[in-house]
Amino acid sequence: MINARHHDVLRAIVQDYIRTAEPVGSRTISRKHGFSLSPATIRTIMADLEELGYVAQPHTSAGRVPTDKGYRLYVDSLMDPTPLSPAEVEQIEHHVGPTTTEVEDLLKETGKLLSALSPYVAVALAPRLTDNRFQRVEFVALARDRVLVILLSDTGLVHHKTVIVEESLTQEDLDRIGRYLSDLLRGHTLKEVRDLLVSQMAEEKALYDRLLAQALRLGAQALADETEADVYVAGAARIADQPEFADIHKMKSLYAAFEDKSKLVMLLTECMRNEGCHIFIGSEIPMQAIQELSVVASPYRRRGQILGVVGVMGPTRMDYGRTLTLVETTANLLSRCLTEDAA
Amino acid sequence: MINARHHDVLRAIVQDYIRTAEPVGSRTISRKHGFSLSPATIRTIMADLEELGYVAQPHTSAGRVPTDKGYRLYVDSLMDPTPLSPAEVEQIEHHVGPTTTEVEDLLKETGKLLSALSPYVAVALAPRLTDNRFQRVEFVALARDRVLVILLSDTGLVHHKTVIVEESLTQEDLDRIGRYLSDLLRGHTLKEVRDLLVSQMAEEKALYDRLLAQALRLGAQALADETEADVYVAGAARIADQPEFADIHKMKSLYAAFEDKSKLVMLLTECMRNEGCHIFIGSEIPMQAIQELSVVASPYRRRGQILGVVGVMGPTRMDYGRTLTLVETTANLLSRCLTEDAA
DNA sequence: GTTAGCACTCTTCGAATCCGAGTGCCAACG
DNA sequence: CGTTGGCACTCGGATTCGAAGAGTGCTAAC
Repeated sequence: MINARHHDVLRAIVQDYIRTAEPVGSRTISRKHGFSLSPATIRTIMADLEELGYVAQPHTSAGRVPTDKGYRLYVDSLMDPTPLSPAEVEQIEHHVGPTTTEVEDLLKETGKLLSALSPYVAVALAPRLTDNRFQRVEFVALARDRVLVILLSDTGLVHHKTVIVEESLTQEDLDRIGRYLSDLLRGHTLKEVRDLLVSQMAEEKALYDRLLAQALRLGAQALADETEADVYVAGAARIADQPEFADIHKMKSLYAAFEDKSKLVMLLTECMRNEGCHIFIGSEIPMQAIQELSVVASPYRRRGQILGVVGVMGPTRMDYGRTLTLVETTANLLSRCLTEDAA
Repeated sequence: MINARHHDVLRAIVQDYIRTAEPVGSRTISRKHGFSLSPATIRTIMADLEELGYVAQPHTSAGRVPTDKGYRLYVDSLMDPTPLSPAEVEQIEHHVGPTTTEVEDLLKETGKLLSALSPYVAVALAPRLTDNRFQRVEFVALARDRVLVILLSDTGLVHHKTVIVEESLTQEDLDRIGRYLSDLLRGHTLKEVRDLLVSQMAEEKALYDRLLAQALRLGAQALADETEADVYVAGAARIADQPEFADIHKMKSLYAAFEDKSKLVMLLTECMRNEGCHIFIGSEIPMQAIQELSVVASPYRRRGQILGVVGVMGPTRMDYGRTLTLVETTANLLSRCLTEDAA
């Protein structure tokens, strides 16, 4: 049904279209891509590809444009990853270095880098506290009724939150509470910790140990908020360079989508499932607003544990070969950087 | 030279242009704005205004458009602030409430609100740590060579940073160092603290107290980074609704400007100088990329002390009367919310 | 000082037109 | 049978042209 020549033609169409953003005609294929076939023959092949849903015509008298299905086949079987130039690799190594010990800063830097090295929009999903294992909690008395809670995870993440207490506690009380809770909860994921605290509180309702009660209440409060994961978007303006988004309304809806962080979190969380680069093409994206885009994203790790995701978003007409290596290289370097840092 | 009638006509031009985004002709003024003058008379007045630089013509046979100078006069002398509807006030009070104790979250929420209640882009400048007075520092041992430093300001801001140390310190050492530094530095601004630490270190170069040396070094490291103030931008996509930015290239450069946080920080920092709303109109903005915009921004305070700024950015053709009250109301409510919270 | 009239300018919009790119189909060829 | 050249056809994009409309400045009269 579909043979090697179909593959060759589809590859040529995709690559040409990625380069020019113009529908590809039979003559272009025949001439510029080293086929020893006449345009007429190419046309019959293209008609096959169209019938199978790999390419489409914007209008009757135009060339062919790959469909999402066409890109998918291309990405899965037809393309070869483009290696990065040594200069680019060096640039990545230079920017994604141990410049800072804060993951957030490192991610922002990585985002800027990705959007600088590609003409697309970079995204980075920050580590989610609730996925990590609890290591320690510290309390600091701020004011009469106010306590600063500092949560530390075993991967080195730090999260702080101010909570309000009814009765004032001395710093000594707080230190004791901190030690107690740290010992009680160490090693559990923060999700487990939350449940644990709630169940304990229910159990020991008529708790006679005032301090213990306070401890549980404090811990529960500190974890009460959703701790929605953060997403950083960098180079969003770059999307305006893509000819397919020259229309104001499309641009606007894309920007609006980039600002909808919670949806982006959901999308990128999908990419944390397993190792390696994930590619979503157009309608494959489970997010209405950006189904004209493709996403290439790869998880990053610290000591083997997946923390978050970095990647780029661009038009489906994306240079997948190059972007893939770019994102993978960056994610790996980021992982190395974070792991070394923690060593 | 310029009399009350000139003012009336300019006011009419500005208000009509703000509403319609179309150049305003003499007949429109004469008819719709209750002037008992014929278009011909209006024309002579408009010619005067043009000569004085308050209005301009896009092309010979078009109506008049206000210049930045015209808007300036309008804002300073001609407009009357539009009161908000009770429903809007209620909406503000509902959103800018004591939902959270973290300033960052509150600012993000405020930003969303401002961009929802106006067709413009909201900005919020977060409190800058270095402007605040030092209250306390806490150290937490993380790993062998790693210490978490937590800085508290007297206004209740919290900032944490991980620093790397050469020799491992016990938590007891760290507690002692923390108490020592807290006592030494309390009440100074963080800028002073930074200088103080450096000079102390230089002074006691051959310090025989190992712990004291460590203390100074730790403190200096924690303050080493620039602690660039954060800016939150909300509703950037809204700018696409403005007809003056229907052009892709303009949109792109605006979006790029919104991403350039450091420039925005500089701009908004200008607005922290003194109380009350600040209005920058077009070319008055000391920032090349967004000189087609206007900025309306107002500082917010905690217990009287100015912490940061909230505001909106929109086309120079902005509804200044309404925006002014909106931003001021929001900023005041934010101040009240922060101050109550700290009480 | 104000106004009506008028000639003039300049943009906007739609219709008509042309051009070129590309297709599908068909008949012929090796 | 696969391949190819030829050909009629389609359709979008650019260009041109003209009419319409909005608004101005000027001048003469009130």
